[in-house]
Amino acid sequence: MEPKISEKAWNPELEKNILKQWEENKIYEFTPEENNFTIDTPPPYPSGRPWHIGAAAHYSQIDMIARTARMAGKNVYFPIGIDRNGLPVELYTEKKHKIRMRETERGEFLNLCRDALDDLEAEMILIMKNLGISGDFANYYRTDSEEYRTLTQSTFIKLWKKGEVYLANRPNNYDWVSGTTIADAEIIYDDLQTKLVYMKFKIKDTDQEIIIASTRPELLCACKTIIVNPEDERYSKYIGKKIIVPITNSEVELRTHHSAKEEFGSGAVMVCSYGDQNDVALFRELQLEEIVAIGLDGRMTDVAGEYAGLKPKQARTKIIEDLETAGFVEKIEDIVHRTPISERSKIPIEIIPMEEYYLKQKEKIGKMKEVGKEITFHPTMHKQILMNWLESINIDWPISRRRFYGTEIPIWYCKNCSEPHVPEPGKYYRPWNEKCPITNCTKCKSTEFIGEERTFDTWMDSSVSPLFISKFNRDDEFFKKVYPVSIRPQAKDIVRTWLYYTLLRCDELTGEKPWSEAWVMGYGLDEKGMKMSKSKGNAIDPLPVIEKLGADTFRFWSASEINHGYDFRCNEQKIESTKKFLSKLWNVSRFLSSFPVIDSGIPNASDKWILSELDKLVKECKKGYEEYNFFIPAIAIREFTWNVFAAHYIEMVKARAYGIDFSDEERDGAIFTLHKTLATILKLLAPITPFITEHLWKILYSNESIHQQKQVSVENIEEQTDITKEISEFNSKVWNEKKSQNLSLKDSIKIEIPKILEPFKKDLKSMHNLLD
RNA sequence: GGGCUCAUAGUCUAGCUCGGUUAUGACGUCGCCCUUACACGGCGAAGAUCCGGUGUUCAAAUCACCGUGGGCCCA
Repeated sequence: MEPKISEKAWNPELEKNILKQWEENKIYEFTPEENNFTIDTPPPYPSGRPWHIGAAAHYSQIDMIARTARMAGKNVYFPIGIDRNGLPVELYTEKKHKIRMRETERGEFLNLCRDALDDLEAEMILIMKNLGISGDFANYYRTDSEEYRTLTQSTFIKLWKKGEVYLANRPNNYDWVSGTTIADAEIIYDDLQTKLVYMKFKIKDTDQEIIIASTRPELLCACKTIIVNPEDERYSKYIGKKIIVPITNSEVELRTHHSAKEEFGSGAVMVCSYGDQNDVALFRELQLEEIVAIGLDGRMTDVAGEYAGLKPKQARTKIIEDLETAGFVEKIEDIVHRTPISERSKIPIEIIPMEEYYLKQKEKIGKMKEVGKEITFHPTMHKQILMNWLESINIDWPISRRRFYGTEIPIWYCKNCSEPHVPEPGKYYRPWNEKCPITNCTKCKSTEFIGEERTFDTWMDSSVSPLFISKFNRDDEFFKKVYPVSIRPQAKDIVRTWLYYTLLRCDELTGEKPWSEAWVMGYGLDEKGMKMSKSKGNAIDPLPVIEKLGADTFRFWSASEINHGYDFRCNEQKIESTKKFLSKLWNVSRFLSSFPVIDSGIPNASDKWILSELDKLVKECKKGYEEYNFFIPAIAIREFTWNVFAAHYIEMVKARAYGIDFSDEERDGAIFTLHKTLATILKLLAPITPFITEHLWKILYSNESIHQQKQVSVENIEEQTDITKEISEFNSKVWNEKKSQNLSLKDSIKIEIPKILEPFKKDLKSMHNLLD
């Protein structure tokens, strides 16, 4: 019989057509029932080109979760979203159009951001579709849509009314030239010439003094403590002593802290609010009371005494003179100092405390630990990231950002008495651009309001994704059926943010945990194990790889190379070599396609043996799929298909399947077993490589999609592992013997068959052309 | 700088919980081979002081301690 498959290798071009069929037949459509399996898909962020190849691997695996669940008979809801709020697109837009956010009209800037996002998003959607992601693309959502932002704002309003939000001071990076706070990502560093002043500080009630070197003597008025390294023996006798700060004459304590470096300056460091980021950390850690020495106008405040009103640089010059006059200076060194600079105005930034909104979280940590305990993590070890984070949270969550492209904080302030007014939930508000929805201030009856200009931290948006996809506040019936959702897949680097904030917010809003399972994946690194980045030039663009090799090759690589939960290396050559397995599968199928599919047959010893091995494979795959660990089935299927089924079994039964020197009954036993085995392999592999399995399945077995089949179940056949070993050893022995005698594989040879293989004698004889 | 986490041939990986064979298997490399499913194939070979050190033990890849390196997050 002619094989139904004629091509000699799997052609990835076929994927396009299969994709079209899936789309036309809508085989992944979802309507809510009682027993739903909902995936809280991470909405990827379009931050630039190319998309990270690790992310493509990540989404491939999330799709495997969906397909596994579908074949397990679950009603799968697999939403697709795009995260579009936040800083990266603002920076991307500024660079692309060579403009500055704050010098551009806000509405116009937002439009430019939106266009940039649309472009980047289109490419990501294309990649996701081409990867065979079986999600709901027709209804994909955006976190910057009116609907989504309405949800973010409504949930904020709810929390505001419950008293969960408060205002507090927080140190910000401040660019006083452009008059704005700036994000860490907008800070560049430059080596600037500056003076390192060695100052004499008196130790209280003694005549001794210690030397402290600083580049910021003008901040003496904001000095709250002196630190030295705990190992530094020079100062051990002064620990806990009071030190008199020159000029201001205030008293501070000398303490130890590991961040003080013995070799820098004198080894003793003055800690001021705020000279640098380390000061910020120390003020928080040591719970020091901050002093605001520099104002929003970039000038010294009243606490600076006679230096008030001067710019820090002027104040520095003056205070150095005064210190010298008063004899407080030991020496002055000219040094080059790595200074944080605003990317936009190129001046050194100042760190200034400013009022920001905070969402309470400290008092919820205990509750979050309880919720965390109830959630099953895949793999288990990554629960530790959450638990460790919960242990180390020591401040509430600052949720406001002085940025443009984000969900607006829905507050209007009374122009007269500054009373904040929060509108009713259920609508999307843009306070910077809209009139206050109320007409009179509830406190002073004034009619004029100022809209809040700030936006939310993006995690305020993303942390309600389970609520958005389950139509919280929008469709109660749908919500009831879908929430809590089933599983949250995500990467391990955002456990502390996305995963944690989702737990916090969903618990606050619904009193229920958002999902029962969390699936945490590792991080994609380059082939040397280094982080990929555009600047290092080691980033791999996934799109050409997928276009060249096909989605299934990429997906099988992802499954077989990435041990679940661990970081993984991306290597193009290795991805390419994965394609060989698909070719093997293709050719096994091509061979089988020359035999009719028959419903039953009487298996002989060889058939029973391979069926027992097959059952063992099913068992192992089931174990992997239950944990959504695709590494296990991928490796097991490849091993079985290539090294057991194709290498030994097919060779053993080839002649029997052709019916040469065998009875019809013996022949049918082989054909039946061959097809049963292949059909099982295809189903087991379907979640991992959906295209090739679909193609082969339809040619060989059914008009109905393989993705609408139920996964095969374990039959609990007794294992014959020892037989497998004997067979492969015997076959090796024959092949080696023929090789050493310079015989062709089809030549006859006389070799004794071991006793244990007696039941397989006829098949082995025909396979090797053995003489009696 | 701090916390967490990982470490087995060039690469991925089994074994480690509960110490005891010659340390699994695959990719890649090299050699030979067209054998009617497949040269994107078959057969075979080489390749690992199990990151380093110290300890416990008759015995350590496996247990303990101290380092080193990578990654992630925070600063």
